[in-house]
Amino acid sequence: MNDFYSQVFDIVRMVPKGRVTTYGAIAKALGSGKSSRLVGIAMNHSHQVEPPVPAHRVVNRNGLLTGKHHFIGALSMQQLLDAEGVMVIGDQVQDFRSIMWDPMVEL
DNA sequence: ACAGTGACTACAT
DNA sequence: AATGTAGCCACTG
Repeated sequence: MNDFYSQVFDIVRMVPKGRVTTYGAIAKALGSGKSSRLVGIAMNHSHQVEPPVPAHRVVNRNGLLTGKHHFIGALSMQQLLDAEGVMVIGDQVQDFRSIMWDPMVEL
């Protein structure tokens, strides 16, 4: 797949460890700021692509782990984030505003 | 080719 | 402040 999905995957793979980004930010970076849903759908396919995509670093604009149920893996999405230094309580990323990584700004 | 769908957001009640 | 509704666009059957 070399289209929208791949673009999303590439950006997500660029997210630095210990930081997170949002669907909207990625969508905007791709040019279609209103395709945030597509980003989510792309992530849904991310488990079957190579190399793997750190989908756990992508949350909604509130820093909420909305996709934790779709996440496939032995460890929970929250556990993975915590292991990278991101504090997560419940489904909410703590200090989300500080660790938010915006591809538009950072690139 | 058409309609349904979704890991989202923004606006309106 | 908290729900509800409505755009949004690429992908799939």
